[in-house]
Amino acid sequence: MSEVVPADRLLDGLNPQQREAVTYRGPALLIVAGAGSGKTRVLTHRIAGLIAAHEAWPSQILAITFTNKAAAEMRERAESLMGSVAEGMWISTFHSACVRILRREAENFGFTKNFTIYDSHDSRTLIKRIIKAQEAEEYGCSVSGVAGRISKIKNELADPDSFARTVNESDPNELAFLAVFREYQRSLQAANAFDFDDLIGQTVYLFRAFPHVADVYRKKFRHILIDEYQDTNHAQYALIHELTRETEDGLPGASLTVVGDSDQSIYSFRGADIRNIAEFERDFPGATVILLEQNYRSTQTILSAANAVIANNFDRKDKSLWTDVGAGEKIVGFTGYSAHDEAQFVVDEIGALHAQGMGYSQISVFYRTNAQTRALEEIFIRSALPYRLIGGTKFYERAEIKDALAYLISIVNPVDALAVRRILNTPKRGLGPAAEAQLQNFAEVNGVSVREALRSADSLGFGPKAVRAIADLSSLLDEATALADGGAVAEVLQLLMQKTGYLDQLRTSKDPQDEARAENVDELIAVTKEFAKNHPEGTLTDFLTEVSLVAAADEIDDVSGSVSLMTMHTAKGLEYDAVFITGVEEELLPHRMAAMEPGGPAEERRLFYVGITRARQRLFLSLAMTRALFGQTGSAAPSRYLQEIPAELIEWKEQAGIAGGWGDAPSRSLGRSGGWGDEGGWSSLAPARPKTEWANRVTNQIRDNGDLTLQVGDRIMHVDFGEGTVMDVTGVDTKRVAHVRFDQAGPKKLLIKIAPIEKI
DNA sequence: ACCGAGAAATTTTTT
DNA sequence: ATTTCTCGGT
Repeated sequence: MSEVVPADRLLDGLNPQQREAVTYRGPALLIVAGAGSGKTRVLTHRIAGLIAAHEAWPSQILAITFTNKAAAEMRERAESLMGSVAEGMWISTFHSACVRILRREAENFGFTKNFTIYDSHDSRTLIKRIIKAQEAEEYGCSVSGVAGRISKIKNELADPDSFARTVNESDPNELAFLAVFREYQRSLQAANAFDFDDLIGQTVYLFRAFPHVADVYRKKFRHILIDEYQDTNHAQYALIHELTRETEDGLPGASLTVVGDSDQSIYSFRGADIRNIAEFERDFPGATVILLEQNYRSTQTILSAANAVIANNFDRKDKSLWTDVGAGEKIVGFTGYSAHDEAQFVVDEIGALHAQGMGYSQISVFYRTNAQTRALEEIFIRSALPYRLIGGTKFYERAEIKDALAYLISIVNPVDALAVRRILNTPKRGLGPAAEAQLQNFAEVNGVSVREALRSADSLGFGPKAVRAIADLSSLLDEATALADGGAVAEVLQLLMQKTGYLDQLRTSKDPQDEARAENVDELIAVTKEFAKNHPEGTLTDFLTEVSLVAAADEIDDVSGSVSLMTMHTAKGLEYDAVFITGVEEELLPHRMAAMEPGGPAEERRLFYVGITRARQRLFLSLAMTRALFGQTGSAAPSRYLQEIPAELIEWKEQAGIAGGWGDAPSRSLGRSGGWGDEGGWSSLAPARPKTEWANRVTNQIRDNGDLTLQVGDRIMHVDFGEGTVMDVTGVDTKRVAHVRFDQAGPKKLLIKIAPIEKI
């Protein structure tokens, strides 16, 4: 750990605006921080300055970041500035901070401290059941529609009662929705559970309903700092207001510092309100605004492209990033025939960058939708490039992990009906829908939890087999509960996974996927052990909280030596030496769903802007002429945003490394004034070349060349690349990689086991 | 109660 | 294209 920085050196290396942002003192400060302008540095130095000057104790600091990773990073940086005193500070996401408060205060309003956190998946499961039970499909209630609507309502801090007052009573669809919403909220309360939106909303409710509780936190947090303020929604905004209010006994409100950039507001779909930042000065009288416009991240070329793009959003405050590091290299553009073609370009360029000495972990590939990962992954795997998917189908969303977690939840929060019902027949123990309904009914009639109902199995008229199964489950849960009292998270999970036979069932299953599922459960057990090591005092509830709140970006691990693949949303707040933005096409960026919404195209443009400004040295923009959607291949047109980048900043390579290609046709360059335009699309380009010549014919057969041995000098034939000579073989076992120089397509690296190759 | 086959729906972005 | 849902047979 580096040395503690003395207080009088905290301003070293900061520019005048940054210094002002670090040293300004007042009730409210808005730092308008352009991309890459060193805002994290400013925030940590500001905190360190407060503490060094004894203006605040660490425990009086509340810093809110967008992801847990950002929180961890900020904590680390703060510790390097001021040492271990940083430990007492609250640095976390909105959600984590609210959970911490709610666990302490839950008893005040009908919850217990072991409440469950329902993620969006859990919410949907619950909503689906309610819709079915109330037969609300007839009234236009779809699961996704209801879920989205409830989330929106909660983000506006309404509850079923206040919402009911706005409902048109003569509209049966509205009433059906209201009934579902009411039942959903009732179920959450009965299950001692909060959904993601409740974590914020109920904290606000708690503060408003119990001022003396709010005062505890108002007195505790004297300095509140919020990052990514442009992406706060109304509930978060209200929470900030509650926390910075004057206390009952007249202590003035805490000082508030917010950092944000309206050009990077990309979460309006989940209620983020750009007005929060636009109207900050009006909301917090006496506020000061400081602008950070000098960029320390990117080359001038990248910044010029970013500025040119974002300038097309008309209702923004004019702001222009600049740097003094020089122009750097041109942006590279590429148009592939298919998504696989595009992926091959990405892989080839990454290979070249790596050969020049750039580490894989300094390279990232962005896309608009998670569905785009398929083609990228296929080509990455074939090329044996180390990569990591960030986000997407997350570990904690896998069914087997949810099953295992449901067991743990049933231990700490036995009234959580969703969890108990999930484990009731997992693994299969002969308790199907009928048994479930009977237990549910018994629980409701007698006013007990489903967990309690399990204890009365023999009085419910089940057959002897079912009674036996229920009694076994019930006593196992009791045994695990007793063990959990000691806090042994890993032991509890292991006990449950073994005694239920869940792991054994997965291991002996004939479904080949179950092997991977068993490994995932083992991985979860490893996670619990790791957790116990890091948190010796950690309870089962602490563990469950942690896994409920992991964000996609939290998975990034800089030392892994892998290329990171992620959506542009996930990329917010990150930076890489080289960035690839893929799928820069109409219908995808802007996405077709956003193109029609008011403000949609502008938000998509901000998203593109966020993507561009993640790049330090090199930026690559790519697209494909055809792309599969729903398994159907359709044609795609270049994104309107591409044409907003001055043509001289981009060097286009339509088709890389294919023999007989357009290498000799630079006039077809797809710049702003290039080969497409008003008459539009690809019609003039696509027929120019027969499809068969493109390197996109990816076979979907799973190859297994496991026993194929190659030696330097061998000649091979590849399905896409034709003939080539093996130049080198590296790696061992299933990870053997052939370095091949293809006669036509140039040098490639191939994973021998699965590459579509044959020795000739 | 369980399992398989066929049908239907799905993909915007996320704490 | 893949995953989830539904239905009918065992």
